[in-house]
Amino acid sequence: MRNGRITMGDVARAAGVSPMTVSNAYRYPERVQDATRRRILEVAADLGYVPNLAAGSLAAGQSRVIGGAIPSMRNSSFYRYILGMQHAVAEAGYKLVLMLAEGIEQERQAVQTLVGLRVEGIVLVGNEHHSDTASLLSKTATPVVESWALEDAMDMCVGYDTAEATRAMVRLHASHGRRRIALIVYEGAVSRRFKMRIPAYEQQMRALGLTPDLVQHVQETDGFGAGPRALDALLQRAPDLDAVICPTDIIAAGAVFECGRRGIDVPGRIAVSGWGDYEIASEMTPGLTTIQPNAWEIGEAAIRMIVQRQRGRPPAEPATDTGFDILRRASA
Amino acid sequence: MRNGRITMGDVARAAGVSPMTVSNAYRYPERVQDATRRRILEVAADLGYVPNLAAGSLAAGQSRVIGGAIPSMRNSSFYRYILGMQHAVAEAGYKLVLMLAEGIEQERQAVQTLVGLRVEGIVLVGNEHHSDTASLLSKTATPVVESWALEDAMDMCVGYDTAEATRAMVRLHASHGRRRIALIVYEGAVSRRFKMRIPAYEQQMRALGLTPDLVQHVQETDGFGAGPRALDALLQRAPDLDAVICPTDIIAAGAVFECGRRGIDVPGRIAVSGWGDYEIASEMTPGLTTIQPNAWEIGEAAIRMIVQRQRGRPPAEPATDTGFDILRRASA
DNA sequence: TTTCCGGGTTCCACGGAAACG
DNA sequence: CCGTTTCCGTGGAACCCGGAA
Repeated sequence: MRNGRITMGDVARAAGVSPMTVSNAYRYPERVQDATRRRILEVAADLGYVPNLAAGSLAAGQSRVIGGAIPSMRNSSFYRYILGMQHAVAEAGYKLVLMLAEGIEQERQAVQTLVGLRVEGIVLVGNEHHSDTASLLSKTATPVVESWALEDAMDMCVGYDTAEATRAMVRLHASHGRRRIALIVYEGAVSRRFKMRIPAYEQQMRALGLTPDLVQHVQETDGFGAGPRALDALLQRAPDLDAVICPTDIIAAGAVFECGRRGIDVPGRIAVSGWGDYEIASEMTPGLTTIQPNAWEIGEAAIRMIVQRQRGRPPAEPATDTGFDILRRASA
Repeated sequence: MRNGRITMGDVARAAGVSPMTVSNAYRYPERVQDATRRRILEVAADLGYVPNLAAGSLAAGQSRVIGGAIPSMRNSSFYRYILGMQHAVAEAGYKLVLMLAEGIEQERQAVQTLVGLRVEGIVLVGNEHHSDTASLLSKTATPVVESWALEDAMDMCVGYDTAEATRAMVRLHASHGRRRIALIVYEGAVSRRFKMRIPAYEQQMRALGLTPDLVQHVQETDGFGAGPRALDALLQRAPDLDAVICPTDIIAAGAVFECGRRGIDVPGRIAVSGWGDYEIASEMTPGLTTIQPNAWEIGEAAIRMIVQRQRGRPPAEPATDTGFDILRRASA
């Protein structure tokens, strides 16, 4: 008990058993008599003992921990995603530790730490990473799931087809007679995740005989404020604009609020659609028509893929498509 | 290199030095010649080696990791809080790992895991915890900061005076001639954090000669939807309601949207104030008057308190008040 | 129950090179 | 000029806590 830390040996001594019995009491409860086990746990609680996961993982070669590097925790869609992961780890008897990773450099550091912790698997978001990240993960043979993406996976991935979602949204607007349909995308650190929407937009617009000339970029860091700015830019480029496909519900909400200030009727003059089914989408007026991405399922599937891999199951599908829905509300 | 894992010894062999030199190259770069060190790191990168933090923390008795048990990641106020923590850990050369802890039972498990990981400090939210959590932390002598709270701390705490903020908001409404001022509070898992606003409301109302009879409870899990419900309940109780103090901007936004639907003028007939300065507060119309809690500073201070404790500094103040501001916008 | 082992760190001893008398 | 002191980079041994046989 030097340096004040309680060890398994201390617990063993206090409970009058051998250290091995204490270890068994935790890892293989059925190997230890009920009464003995209860006494051990009681003594441990008394002493404030918690098994040292570091020592355990070192000795056993497994940590029962899965790590996630999450780029942003600012919206409710990601929140549902994290809840899905949490559900799946609890079910499998694992623990989930999260690290904040804004941008590929922070992600690289987070992955480095998680690998250092010898987690049994890592969940990333998107498929845009630092080159070191990929090489480190492959060299250490750490199971990785790239979530919210279905292409170019280094290992496994789970998400939905954003190109198809883009096309579906274009078709929805067109089916309501809209012809001057704009697409807003983010630029900056997360650009790649959004850029693939552009060719899908162009292709679908052309297929419908429309001109795909209204692609507008906004900064990802701008939050709500980007909505008004993007709308302003689009209206200057195309006063006859009649539909806007936004990259998130946040942008869409900002755009709708701006329309309110300018006296532009939504959806009368301009239809606005969001993306992500954030909480605000159902609560504001008009309600936002949006893409609903099954965030919870993405999180759950990401964890399950790692757990299955660890259990030696046939690597299953390396890619899981969780699909999406279009939620129709008043804004489009 | 059995079981495919690269160890420090493997790197040492490949670089033609002893394992000790590799260890030094990572932990005390200045002890190793520049050329040697560069060669070692190069070989390590080549092999995909990352020092095993578990082994390191076991041997060194310190992990350079701080853990956070976060109850919710669904709003932008918490997001800024996490960014503040991230900033402070980076500055101090620590790592931050987060675990989701919705409610005191999940928090207990998260704390158990973090203690098992032998993190050097733990950040919690609020001062409402499972009794096991407190006893475990005190018995293991793990530094703890309870953030977003200034009272009843088990160890250290950082936050602002919510009672004073409540009183200030009551005074603001009253100074605009409002007399039928309502207070909405959450009930459920986080209730304690909000309940202390009630006596502050009552006290300030009485001091102003007003009747503090309009306290309304809502479920914390309801998100935006709780706003309309609470407003409805209040209007039934008091048709002459003229001001509402909401527990979050989300509730406030929901209430304002509901007023819009009902044709109630905000702030003409009813003034609405929020709490937390979420992104939506500045972007919606009317903009929300709200309490701005310095979320970033709370996160930063929480980490700094732990780091200072670890560095053996005089325990500084056990409580840090980060203050708050009232942001005046159009809604009140 | 005992013993050994996992991967790394602390502490200290060692040895070569530069600086000094 | 050579022997000695000092400095600094490097390596050896014991040990951290818990798991498996």
